[in-house]
Amino acid sequence: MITINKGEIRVTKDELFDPQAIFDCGQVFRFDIVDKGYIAYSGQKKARVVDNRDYYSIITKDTDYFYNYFDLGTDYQKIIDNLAAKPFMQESIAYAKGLRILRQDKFENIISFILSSNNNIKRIQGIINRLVQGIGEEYEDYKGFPTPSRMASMDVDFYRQIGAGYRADYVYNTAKVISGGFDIEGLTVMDTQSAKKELMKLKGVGSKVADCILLFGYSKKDVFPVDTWIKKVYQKLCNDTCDTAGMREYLLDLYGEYSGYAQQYLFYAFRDKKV
DNA sequence: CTCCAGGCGGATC
DNA sequence: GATCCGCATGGA
Repeated sequence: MITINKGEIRVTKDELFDPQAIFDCGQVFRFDIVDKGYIAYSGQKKARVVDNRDYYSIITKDTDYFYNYFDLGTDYQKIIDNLAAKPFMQESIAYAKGLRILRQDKFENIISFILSSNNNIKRIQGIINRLVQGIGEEYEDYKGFPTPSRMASMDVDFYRQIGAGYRADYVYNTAKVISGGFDIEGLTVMDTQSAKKELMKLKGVGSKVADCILLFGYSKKDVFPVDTWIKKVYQKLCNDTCDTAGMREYLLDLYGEYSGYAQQYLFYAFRDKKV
């Protein structure tokens, strides 16, 4: 059962909701692991997830925002039932059960996944942490993700200094374009392929990064981000390899309307070598 | 030392 | 259109 009170969302433990899977699966880079739970940061907002005996508490001023953020309106049992008979799903879901696809802040998600390319999760988290600590807006006891205009106001050297490497130019340029009027909210109403085409106009956003942004920032499920781990999935499945676009089309067709969820179950399980 | 990590942009054909 | 290559950085 999921209930919203003032300042708290309660999720009973018979629900498909596992903070460990949600935060550890690689979809999000900005959270803290604390005693008895996690702290989630999204855009300018914050929530604390506390593990109680019979239920989880999501403690926040912004209950409506985080109800949506944690995708609490979606029936994950239905998704699991739909995917259960498909390749690698038994093992992957067994490992990733309770995983939910977050509905993340769009700008933060775009910058985060530009930084993710040809990079590893630990380093990505470090870069984002230095970005936020460096120029994020300060609140009572935390900092928010920097706004597009704030990011655009920095020198590109700042992004090199926080460790972005050759991606420094990409995030700088993207921040300038978005703060200059590129309407990332407007993409919400577009179909997936049109939105993808628009996102790929941003420097540093290629096909894979666009798919991640569409999945985690725009809640599009008819995508299949193909990264180094999903290539292993394909290889194991087909005992073969092909170009990235070919893999994506094949896997999209195979996993169907819930491809986005399937991809994340697979990514998490394969990355942690549970399949 | 080399290889790898939630790949991409640009050059070349 | 497809292929190839260089790329910052740090850990294994």
